[in-house]
Amino acid sequence: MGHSKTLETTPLISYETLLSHFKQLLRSNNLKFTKQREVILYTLYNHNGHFTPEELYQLIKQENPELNAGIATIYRTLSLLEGEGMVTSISFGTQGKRYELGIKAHHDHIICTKCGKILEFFDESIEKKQEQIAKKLGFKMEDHSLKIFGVCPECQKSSDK
Amino acid sequence: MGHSKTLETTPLISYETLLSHFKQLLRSNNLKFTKQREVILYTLYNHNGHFTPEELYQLIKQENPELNAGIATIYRTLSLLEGEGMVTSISFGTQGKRYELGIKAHHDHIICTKCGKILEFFDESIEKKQEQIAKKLGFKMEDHSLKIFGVCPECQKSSDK
DNA sequence: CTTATTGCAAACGTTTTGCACGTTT
DNA sequence: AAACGTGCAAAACGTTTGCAATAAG
Repeated sequence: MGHSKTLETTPLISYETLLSHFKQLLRSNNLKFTKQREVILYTLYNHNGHFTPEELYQLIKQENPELNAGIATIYRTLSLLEGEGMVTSISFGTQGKRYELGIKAHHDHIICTKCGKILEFFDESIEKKQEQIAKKLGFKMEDHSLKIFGVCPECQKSSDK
Repeated sequence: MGHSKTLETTPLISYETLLSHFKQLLRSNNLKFTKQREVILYTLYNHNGHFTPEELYQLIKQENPELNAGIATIYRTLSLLEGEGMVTSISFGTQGKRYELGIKAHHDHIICTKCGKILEFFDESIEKKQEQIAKKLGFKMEDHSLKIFGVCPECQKSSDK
């Protein structure tokens, strides 16, 4: 039976746990633990939301001016994190991808076409259905992405006047 | 109760009907009916599939060498058609959007992450669920997009060896 | 001391734009 | 004739890459 529920601020594992998981990952791939990588992870942990690399870059520049992290590093680290499954991305038309920490439970997105707000939800029955469909078509399912577009309550109100 | 079915080559309305619909749209917006616009519509009608602007550009160049249609026009026309709801787009990470004629019944996509193949499917119960979710969150739903990613049967085979 | 990572700037591929010219109405 | 559309080339955008200098193991 499918219940669908809304996820507001999704509870996370502790930062320590997350960090040591990251370190472990790096170690087992002969990669190095750098200040930049830590700050990127930390920033994603600390700010709930879906960020473009550029936004993340600005945020980090603002909060860690002394670090002087380049945007190339943001891109490289996001790819790394995504490749390791620690971060997930969601892509809108031409304007690039947005990233969020992937340690939450899997969920889908509903996006306001007026203000860009993103809410998250999860629906068991949709998840199940998707797996059935993939199987029926002979696909080995790896991932999926469901986005609903519409106008959020606030924007509906503000367009009344 | 939701049946989910696969759509192979989806039946279309006649080209005449489509064309006159397009002309009407243009007229009512004080836009002009040009050879380029017709050829773009016609090419989308005639070839089933999901095209990047570049692919469409090449295809048109090949089939209508005398027209000398520029890629800027392809972009402009695809935006126009999408804005009017005659064409829909589907976007993958960084590699841009793919467009298809939007006169088919609504459907979703399953995409092979190895070869890029796109299949279409439709599932009633998922559609319904989405509407319920939007309503519950107070959104006025406008659109949605569901993509399943996985490895298609052919690619599963070829990676066996 | 070795190897990976960084910032920078240049390169890249895709999409958009300004403009003079051409076409549709 | 007026207004819109076109091709072209340049610009803009997001993203990736080569490289010499730097930091981690």
